[in-house]
Amino acid sequence: MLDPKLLRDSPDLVRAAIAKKHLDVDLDGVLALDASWRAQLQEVEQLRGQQKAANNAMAKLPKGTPEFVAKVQEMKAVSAQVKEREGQLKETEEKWRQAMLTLPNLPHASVPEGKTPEENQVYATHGDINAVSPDAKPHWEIPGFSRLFDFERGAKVTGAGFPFYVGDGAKLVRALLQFFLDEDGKAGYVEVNPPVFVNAASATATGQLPDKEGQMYETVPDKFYAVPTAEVPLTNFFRDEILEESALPVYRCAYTPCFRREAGSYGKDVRGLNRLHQFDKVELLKWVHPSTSYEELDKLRLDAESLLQKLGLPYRVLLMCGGDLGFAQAKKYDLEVWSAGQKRWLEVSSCSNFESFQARRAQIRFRAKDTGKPELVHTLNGSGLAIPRVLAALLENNLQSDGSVKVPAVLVPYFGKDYLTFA
RNA sequence: GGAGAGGUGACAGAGUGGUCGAAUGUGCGUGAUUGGAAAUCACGUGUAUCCGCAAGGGUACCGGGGGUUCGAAUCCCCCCCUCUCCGCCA
Repeated sequence: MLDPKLLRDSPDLVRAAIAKKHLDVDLDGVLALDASWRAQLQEVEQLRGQQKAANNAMAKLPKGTPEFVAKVQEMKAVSAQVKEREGQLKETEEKWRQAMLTLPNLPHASVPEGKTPEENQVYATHGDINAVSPDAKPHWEIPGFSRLFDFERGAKVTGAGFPFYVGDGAKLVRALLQFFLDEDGKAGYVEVNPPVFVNAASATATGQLPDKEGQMYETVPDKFYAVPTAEVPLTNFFRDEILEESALPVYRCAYTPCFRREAGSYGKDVRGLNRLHQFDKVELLKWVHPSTSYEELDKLRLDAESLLQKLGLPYRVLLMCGGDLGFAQAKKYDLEVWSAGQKRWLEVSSCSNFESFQARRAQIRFRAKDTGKPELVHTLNGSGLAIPRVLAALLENNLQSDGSVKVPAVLVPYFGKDYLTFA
């Protein structure tokens, strides 16, 4: 959510932001609602003031005196009026709130112009994509793949997109998770093991609701949502809290399985490990002082990048253009790993600065030392990293001529041997 | 799941229809006292929102929502959470 004051004082800034993100939002409608909400609020407050003054006077009168009775009669009318106007105000306020939720976050000045994913800027490329085997094949075509990554039985037991990981497959997942968590820990992120179901208030605070309601799995009869990313429970950890300024920045990381319905995304790009309904991911999260958030974004991205570097995987960094930025983000980098068999880039991390956008919805603040007043923190998050696509790249890029897969040196202590075999 | 108790400011804890945004204590801040400290004393110490250039003023908030009433922290209804006991169980 945006600062309502910003909207009032500089509607043109918001208008420009909407244009840069290529969104279609009725800004004038929001402004009109804002004006009428404020007018109604003043009216109601004036009436309530009247009521309050009368109450104070009546408290001093002996009950049952003619004066008292007259006053009661008089205030009945005001009371009825308050009730009516209050009802209207509430209605307007709800409309206003809903309208405010349709306003996107402002993109940072450094975000490039552009509408489509093709216009994202290639910010950096690491590693040589030609150095990996030209004979590599898509991971699902590797002989024996389905023994370690059993989609068929997963589909039987649950549904499409819920594979079993078996033997060396399961072991490699565990090795990656533990490696990521250990590395993130060394980088200063405190490990958290959060709930994997959240309530509606949490999903709203991070922006999954109302926009992406159909993308989450819901439970019955308790209305919980299976987390689509650890970002949701993690960000909400400090919801409605005021932190000490000296506590900032806070770095946290968490592994959770992630659940996504991916409604409407069937078609290409969904083969093998590319897109699943349940997958494992380690998420990095930061709560920082507003003055440092862009510096922190760069550090966050580098933390995620270093994981790919240590695994020896070629990757590139994209700086997202305005049109591909996302509703809540002010600036975002995507990390894409090279998948030698599919000959394409796969997104494995998305590092974003939300500035105060999430913090305002979630009411996460800190007490500023100089003024003693609460201010909104800035929140950032990024994957560090999503497992299945890293796995896909590893299987494809490190495939040996004998059909085994060479395990990166950093993973050997976790995996226990140098090669993964499909036998 | 059943029975009971309870949710008040940073914390503890009063308050059972009106003068209560809320006693008191602790904590915290500023000052006095001291060579310095402790102790003591004085004053101050919530959040949000609206109006206003500002000074300042208004309104709301006692777990959440609804209701009764001229008036609700206080009464009624629903929900959430915590604690104790019982049951069940990894």
